[in-house]
Amino acid sequence: MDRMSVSTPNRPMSSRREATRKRLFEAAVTLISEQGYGATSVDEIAERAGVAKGTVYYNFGGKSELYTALMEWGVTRLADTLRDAVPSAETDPGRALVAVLRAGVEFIGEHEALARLLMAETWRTHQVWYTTIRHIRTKAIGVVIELLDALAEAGRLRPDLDTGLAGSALFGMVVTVALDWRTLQPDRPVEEIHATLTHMVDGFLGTTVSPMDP
Amino acid sequence: MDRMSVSTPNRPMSSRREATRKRLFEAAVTLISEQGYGATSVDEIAERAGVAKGTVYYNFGGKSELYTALMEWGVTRLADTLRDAVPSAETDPGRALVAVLRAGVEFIGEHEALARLLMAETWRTHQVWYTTIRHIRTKAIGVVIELLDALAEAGRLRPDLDTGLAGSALFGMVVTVALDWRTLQPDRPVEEIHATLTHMVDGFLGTTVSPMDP
Amino acid sequence: MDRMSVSTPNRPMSSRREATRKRLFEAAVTLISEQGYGATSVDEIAERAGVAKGTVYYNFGGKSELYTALMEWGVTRLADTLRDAVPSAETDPGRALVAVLRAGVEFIGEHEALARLLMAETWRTHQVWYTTIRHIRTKAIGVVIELLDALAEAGRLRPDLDTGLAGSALFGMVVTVALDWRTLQPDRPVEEIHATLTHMVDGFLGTTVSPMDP
Amino acid sequence: MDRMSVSTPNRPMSSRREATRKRLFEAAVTLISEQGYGATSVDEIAERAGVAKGTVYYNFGGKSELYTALMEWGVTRLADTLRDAVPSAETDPGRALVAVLRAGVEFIGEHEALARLLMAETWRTHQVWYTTIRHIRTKAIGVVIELLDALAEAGRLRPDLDTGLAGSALFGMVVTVALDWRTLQPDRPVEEIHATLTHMVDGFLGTTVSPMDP
DNA sequence: CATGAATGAGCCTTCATTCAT
DNA sequence: AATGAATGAAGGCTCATTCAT
Repeated sequence: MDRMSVSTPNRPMSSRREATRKRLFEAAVTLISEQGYGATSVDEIAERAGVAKGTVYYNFGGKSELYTALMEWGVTRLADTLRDAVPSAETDPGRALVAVLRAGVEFIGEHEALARLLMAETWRTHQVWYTTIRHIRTKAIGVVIELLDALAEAGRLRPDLDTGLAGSALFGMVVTVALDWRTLQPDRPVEEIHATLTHMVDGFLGTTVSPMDP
Repeated sequence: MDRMSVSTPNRPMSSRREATRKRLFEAAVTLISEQGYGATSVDEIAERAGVAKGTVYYNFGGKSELYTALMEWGVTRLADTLRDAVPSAETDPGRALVAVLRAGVEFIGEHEALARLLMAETWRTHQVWYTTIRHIRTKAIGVVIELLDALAEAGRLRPDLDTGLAGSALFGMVVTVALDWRTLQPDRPVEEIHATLTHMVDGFLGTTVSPMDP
Repeated sequence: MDRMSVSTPNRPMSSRREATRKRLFEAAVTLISEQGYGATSVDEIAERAGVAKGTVYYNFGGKSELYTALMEWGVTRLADTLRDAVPSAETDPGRALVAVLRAGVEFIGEHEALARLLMAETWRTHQVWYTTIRHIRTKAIGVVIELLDALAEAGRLRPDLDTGLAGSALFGMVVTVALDWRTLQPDRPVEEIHATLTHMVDGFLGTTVSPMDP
Repeated sequence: MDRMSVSTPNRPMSSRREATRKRLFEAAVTLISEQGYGATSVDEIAERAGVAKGTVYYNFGGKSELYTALMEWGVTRLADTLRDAVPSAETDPGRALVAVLRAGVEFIGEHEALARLLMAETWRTHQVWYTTIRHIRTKAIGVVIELLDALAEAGRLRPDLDTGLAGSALFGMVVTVALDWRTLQPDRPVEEIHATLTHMVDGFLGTTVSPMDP
C-alpha cells in the first residue's frame, strides 16, 4: 500500500508527509461524515485539504485505504479517551461506568464527524470496512461490559442480566443521545446530556451513583 | 413520480405492474441495506428483481425515487406495527411503554434490511433523504416520548427528566440491541432480547412492570 | 463479460448491436496497429467508430476485452483464408505449400492492420493476450508444418530437417516480407512479392514447383 | 539529453553515474521487452534498478529518452556482432552469408530482451521511435543484402531475384526462428537452430555451403 | 549525484438516464 | 408495460514529470 514502507521500511515518515496526511484526514472525516463515503469524491477531499488529487494516491494508495486509515486514526483517539476516562483512584465500578459513559458523550461532542461516520457504516455488513468497524465497536463496548461484569459480581445487578446485550444497549443509548444532541440541539451544555443519561442508568444500577449527587 | 398516475389518475394499478414494483422493492431493500445506496447500482437491483433496467425507470422514474418510495413503504409498515403494539385495553403507560419497545424489537427482527438501511442513513445530515428519514425517526420516537410524558405526569418519573432525550435514548437502545442481535446472534429467541431490554427499563421506571412477571 | 449472455444466453445478438461491434472492431484494428495498444485510448476508438465511449463498455466490457475479441475476429478471417488456400484438387504438397504462402501474403495485403497488430504483440511473453496470440500463430504455422511433414514423408526434404523450426522460418519469412512490402513499397503488385518468395522456397524444396513455370 | 555533457562537456562520466546508468539500462530492457514500453512505468524501472525515480530523470531526462538511449546501446552491440561475424580471411560470399546468419542467431540468444523489444516496435509505423528502429533494421538487413548482391554478381543466384526482398526474407526468417527458439525451447543448443537455418539457405544458394559439412 | 514528495493531465471504467422498439 | 442498446458525465486511478532538499 504505502510505497515508502516497501522500499525503505524503517525510515521515519518525513514531517512534510505527515502533515499532508493529517490534512487529508481532517478533510476526509468532515466530508464523508456529511455526505457518506460513496457521495464524497477524492477530488473534493483533495481540494478541501489543499493538495492535488494525486497526493491522496501517493499517501494512501486509494480512496478506500484512506478511509480505512481514517478509521484507524479515529480508533486511536477513542481508545485514548476511554483509557483516561476512569480516574485511577476510582474503585467503584458504578462510578467508573458513569465516568465512561460521560467520556463517550464528550468524545462524540469533540469528534462528531468521526462518530457519525462510524455509526453510518456500522450496519452494512457487506462493506470491506465491516471488520475494522466491528473491531472498534467491540473495543468500546468491551470497556462497558467489563464494568457491568464487575457490578454483577458485586451483586449489584440482577444475576440473570446478559451483560453483553446490556453493554450494547448502553452503547447505543449513549451514541444515539449524543448524536441527536449534536444534530438537533448543539447549543445545550454537555452537562444536561450527561445528567439525563445518568438518571437513566441510575435506576438500572439499582442505586444512586450519579456524580451530581453530593 | 408515478407516470401512470399523471396520465390516468383513477385507473387502479394493474396487478402485473404492482407485482413488478414489489419485486423491485424487495430487491432494493436487501441490496441497499447490505451495500448502501451509493454502492448499489440500478443494474444490480433490476437483475435481482428479474426485470430489465428500463423497468425501474418506467415504474419509479429514477433511482432516488425508488429509494424514497422504499422508505415510504417502510414507514407505513413501522406505523402499522407501532399502532398495533399497545392493546386498546391497556391504560398503564408503563406497560404500554414496554409493549412498544417489544414491538420495536419485533419490527427490526422482521424488517431487518429496512432497519439497517434507515439506521445507516440516519446520521448523514447532508443527504437529500435527510428530511424523510428524520420524519420517520421523529414519528417512532414520538410514540415513546408520549408515553414518557404520561409517566411523568403520573409522578412515576423524576420530574426533572428530559423526556425528549430519554425517548431518544430508549430508541437508540432498542435499535442497537436489536440489530446487534440480528448481526451477531440471529438464532437467539426474541424473548431473550426483550427480557434484557425490559430489565434495563424496569429500574429506570422505578417499578417493576416486566411482562415476564406474573 | 457480455451482459446479454448472462441474462438471456440464447437470444441472437440484435443487428443494431452487431453493426456497432463491427464499427468498433474496424476502428480499433487501425488505431491499435498504428499506435499500439497502450497508446490508443478508448476515447479515440469510440470517436473513430462514431459511438459514445460507454458503448465500448456496453458491448465488450472493457478495453482489453475489446482487444481480445478483435484478435479472435481476426483469427477467424485468417483461418478462413488458409482453409481456402489449397484447391481441393491439389494433391502435391509442394504446390500446396506455395499456395499457402501466397495466401499468407495476400491475407497480409488485405488485412494489413490486423497483421501488424498481431506481429507487434507476438514477442511480449508477459501480456495477458500472450496465450491468444500464441494460439493464432500456432494455428497458422501448423498448416505449414503439416505440408512440410508430407513433403518429408515423400522424401522430398532432407530427412534430418526439423519441420517445426522450418515452419517457423517460413512463417517469419512470409510475414516479414509481406509487411516490409506494405510498409516500404505498397504499390508493387503482389505478384512480385510472391515470385520472390517462391524463388526462395524453390531451392529449399529441392525441385521447381513455382506456379510461374509453365 | 545528458545534462552533465551540457554543463561540463569534457569531464568523463563519473563511474558512480555510469554504474547507475547501466543498472537502469538493464532494468529497462528486461521490463520493456516483457511488457512493452507503454505498460512499463518509470517507477518499475527505478525500483528494479534499485534507485529512486528521480534518478531516471537526472540521468536520462525522461522515459522516452531512456528508451532511445537503450536502443542506441543495443544497436552498438548489434553492429559489433555483425562486424565481427565474417572472418577477414573469408572471401566466399556464400560462406560469409551463413556466418552472418549464425551471428544473428547468436546475437538474439545473447540479447534476447533487446531483440524482442526491437521486433515488437518494428511494425508500428506511427511511433516516435519508428525512424530509429527502421535505421537499425536497415543496417542489419543491409549487411545481408550486400552479400546477396555479391552472390548475384558471381552468378550464384537467379539473376531476376530481388535481393532487397530476399534480404528482408532472410532477416525475418532468422529473427523468427531465433525468438521462437528462446520462447519455446530455450534449452536446445544453438547449433541445432543454426543447422536448420543453414539447411534452408543451402537450397536457396544453389550449392552446399553448410558449415557442418567437412 | 541522488532522492522522494507532490503534481495534474489523461485514462479506464461505472452508472444513472434516455429512448426507439 | 417492458425492454435493452446507447449515452456521456463523473469519478477513481496511473504515471511521467518537477523540484526542494
